[in-house]
Amino acid sequence: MNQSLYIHNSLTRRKELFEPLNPPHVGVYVCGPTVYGDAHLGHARPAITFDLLFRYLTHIGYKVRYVRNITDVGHLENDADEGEDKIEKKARLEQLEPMEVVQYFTNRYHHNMEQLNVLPPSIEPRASGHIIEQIELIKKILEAGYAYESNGSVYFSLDKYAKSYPYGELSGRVLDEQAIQTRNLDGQDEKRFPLDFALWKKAAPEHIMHWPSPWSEGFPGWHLECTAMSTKYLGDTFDIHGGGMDLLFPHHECEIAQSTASLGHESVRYWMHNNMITINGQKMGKSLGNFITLNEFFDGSHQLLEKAYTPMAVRFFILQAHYRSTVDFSNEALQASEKGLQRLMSGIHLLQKLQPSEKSTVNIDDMEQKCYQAMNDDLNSPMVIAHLFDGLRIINLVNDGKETIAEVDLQQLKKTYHHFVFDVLGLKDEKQTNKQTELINGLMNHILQMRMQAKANKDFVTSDSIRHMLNELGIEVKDRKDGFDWSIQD
RNA sequence: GGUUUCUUGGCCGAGUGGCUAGGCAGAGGUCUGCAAAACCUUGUACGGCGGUUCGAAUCCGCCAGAAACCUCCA
Repeated sequence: MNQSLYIHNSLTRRKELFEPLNPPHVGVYVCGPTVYGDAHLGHARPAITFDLLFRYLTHIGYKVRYVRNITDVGHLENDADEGEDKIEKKARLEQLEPMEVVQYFTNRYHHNMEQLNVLPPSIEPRASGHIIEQIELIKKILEAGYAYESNGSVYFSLDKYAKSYPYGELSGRVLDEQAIQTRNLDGQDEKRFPLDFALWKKAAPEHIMHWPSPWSEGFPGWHLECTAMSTKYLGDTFDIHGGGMDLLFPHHECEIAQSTASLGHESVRYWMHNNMITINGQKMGKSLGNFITLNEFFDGSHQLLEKAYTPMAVRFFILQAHYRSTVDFSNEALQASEKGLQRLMSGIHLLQKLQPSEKSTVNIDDMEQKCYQAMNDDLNSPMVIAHLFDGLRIINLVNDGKETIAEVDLQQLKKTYHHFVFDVLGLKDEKQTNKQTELINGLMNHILQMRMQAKANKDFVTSDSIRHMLNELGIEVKDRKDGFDWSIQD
């Protein structure tokens, strides 16, 4: 709070002090999913990364407008300008309306996000709902002279653009001089220059999704939607644009070109990119066929999974790595996260029961500070988690009576855990408390009190038979020095 | 081939020019009628070879290996 947030800007490749354009307002745009299939573990990464950003910015007092789009048109299968639209293909295969496909997978995506405790964005625009804005944007680029019409389609003129503005800064790519000067020998091609990308495509007769435009009945290019929608909702210049690293090129490079060509300046002040999730060292991706959907994680149905993993275990697993590192999936790593999370949560339960003393023998003053420092250092969630585990030791030592904590420190400790575990990291306690569980808790309390009584009377036959009976029901009983714990076995 | 990046202890995974990351597993201990759990303690690692430096795992160079992007993919 009293320090400044630094974030890594992909454009400059260094950490920069984050200074919003119009404080306390912050505008964030993140590339969302193309909804033609279930979300997999890879989709969880940007969702959680930018959820962390959203939560943290909000926590430190900014008013954040978080825009995350749904791509429901224009994302073609092949290179930027060829092949079938992904949504259409799915619709054709399933004999559904394209919008049925979109709605179905959007609903499922939302459900997965809710399970992962990913907050909904402030605005979730769809590409198909912004055709007019995209057409207007194309007009502007045409007026500026950086696009041309060809047989009903409109292409971005990259060679011309590259002569006026630097191109390739984000991805570190340089347009090859020779490639620019070489005429494309293929006369059939509508493009003047091979790297030109489509802004508008004339629809083939069998194409289902198409809209009228000044150039043809057709549909917008994929890169266009993000430029049109981000500037519509966040302004011609806005603070943060995020997405997966695989979108750096060409998608985000094209976005920069589009907004610069139409406005004369770049729109985005800070670019942030999350790294990939790998499986056996290789990117988890649809084209590689090695992805595991979130639903499969949650029910354990994928053959690579040894068991089901809860949404919070998946979230914690992702947060235990820094967002710009690759993270390799394995059952071992996930189970380690699962156990660590359980320990963290039981520590937090314990924290609520701690009794304050006259004075503290523990120093927790700097723990809160360290957590903020870690977050301020480019959202270093693994470091925050490490500090939270350090704090667990304090909690346990106080609980064991080996250390004491004063009321004021106890309150601060509780506040710190609440802020970072629940508000910022967005973890939640998966043991739900509803009427049913309250009832069970009450019953268990009575039963185990009776068992305690039996134990106190050295009536171990009774106490063991109660424990045995509960075990039969799948309830594990753990004796403690001054009481008991119990848990329902999975 | 080009662009970008990575290589840390049994596994995962932070970080830094000199001071213990953390988690999981393992080991020892405490507690305990038994059991289980829990808790406490414990690890001195940084791909190889050079260089800069009083000092580098951290900076530079070379080598080896890996990945992502260069076609759609978060």
